[in-house]
Amino acid sequence: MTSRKREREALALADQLHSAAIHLLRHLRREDDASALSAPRLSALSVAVFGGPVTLGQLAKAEQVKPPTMTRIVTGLENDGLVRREGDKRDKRLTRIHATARGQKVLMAGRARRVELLARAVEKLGAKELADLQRGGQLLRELIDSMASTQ
Amino acid sequence: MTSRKREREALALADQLHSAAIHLLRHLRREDDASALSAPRLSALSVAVFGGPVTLGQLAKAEQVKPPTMTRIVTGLENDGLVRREGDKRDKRLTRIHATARGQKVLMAGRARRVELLARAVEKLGAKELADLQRGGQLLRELIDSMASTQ
DNA sequence: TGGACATCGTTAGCATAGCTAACGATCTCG
DNA sequence: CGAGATCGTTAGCTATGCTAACGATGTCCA
Repeated sequence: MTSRKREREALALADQLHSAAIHLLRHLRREDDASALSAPRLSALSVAVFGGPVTLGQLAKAEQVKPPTMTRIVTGLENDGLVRREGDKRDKRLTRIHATARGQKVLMAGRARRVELLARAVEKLGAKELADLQRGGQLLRELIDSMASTQ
Repeated sequence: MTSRKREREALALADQLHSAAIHLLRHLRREDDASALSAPRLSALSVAVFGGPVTLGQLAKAEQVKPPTMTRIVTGLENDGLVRREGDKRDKRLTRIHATARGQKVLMAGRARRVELLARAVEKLGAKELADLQRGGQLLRELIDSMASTQ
């Protein structure tokens, strides 16, 4: 019955979310000029810090990126002293990525700085709006996960 | 009183939205391998189509990008026959960007293809969830706009 | 009116991030 | 032991972002 309308709504919403994501990241990129920690590096470092020692392939998969791309991201992080490469004892093909102490510190600081502008905007919201946005964020996360598993 | 908690919540939410935006865009990028219309081009083309003839500088500002970057994006679109550069009669420093008929067609097709995966995931949501997500999207848009004006 | 300053878009040059193709090293399994 | 699979890297391409510098054009004031 209203499936056409439903389809239109879904497309419009998808479009809006897409556009919002683009503009959000463009804004936040500016915010860490000083930090020298780009979005992909921040995201990968986050996995290394919270996900424990992890292989490069796992990291690439987690970040939805091909191995050569992750090789370079990890090399960048390594040159900055934020992670360490270590060979696996058992399987010598594997490279395990460890976060250094400095990596952990920088992650926290960088994350905060990067999202600071957004966080300040969020703080201005009313309680109801905050709750609504939290709900939306949760739904968005689930949506993205469902896309990932479909793929 | 609960300002500390409030601050923590805002930071966590900002972080979640940041992460969601990164992963969403990484997913959608895959979806238009065939289209050869990247996110920045799609977004700029959209402004040209819906915003009428627009100068390069306006386009750069709208897309939160520096003029040299927009010069190249427009050059790419022009080489694909999607937009046309035209000099302004009055002020010869200005370059007006016009979308071509082909540009309009490709925009619609590209947008749909790019967000198709997301739209299909959205279609599976229940009515309540859809409404919540729409509300979240609206709030997110307002948040981003408020960040833009602050900057 | 003429010259100083401002504005616009481009070019040049650099860094990052994404990809595919190809390779060497290593592991696994028949 | 040898064939094939898996892992990470290298090489090389494209696109996007930036700053610095420049030429062309407008504007404004002395």
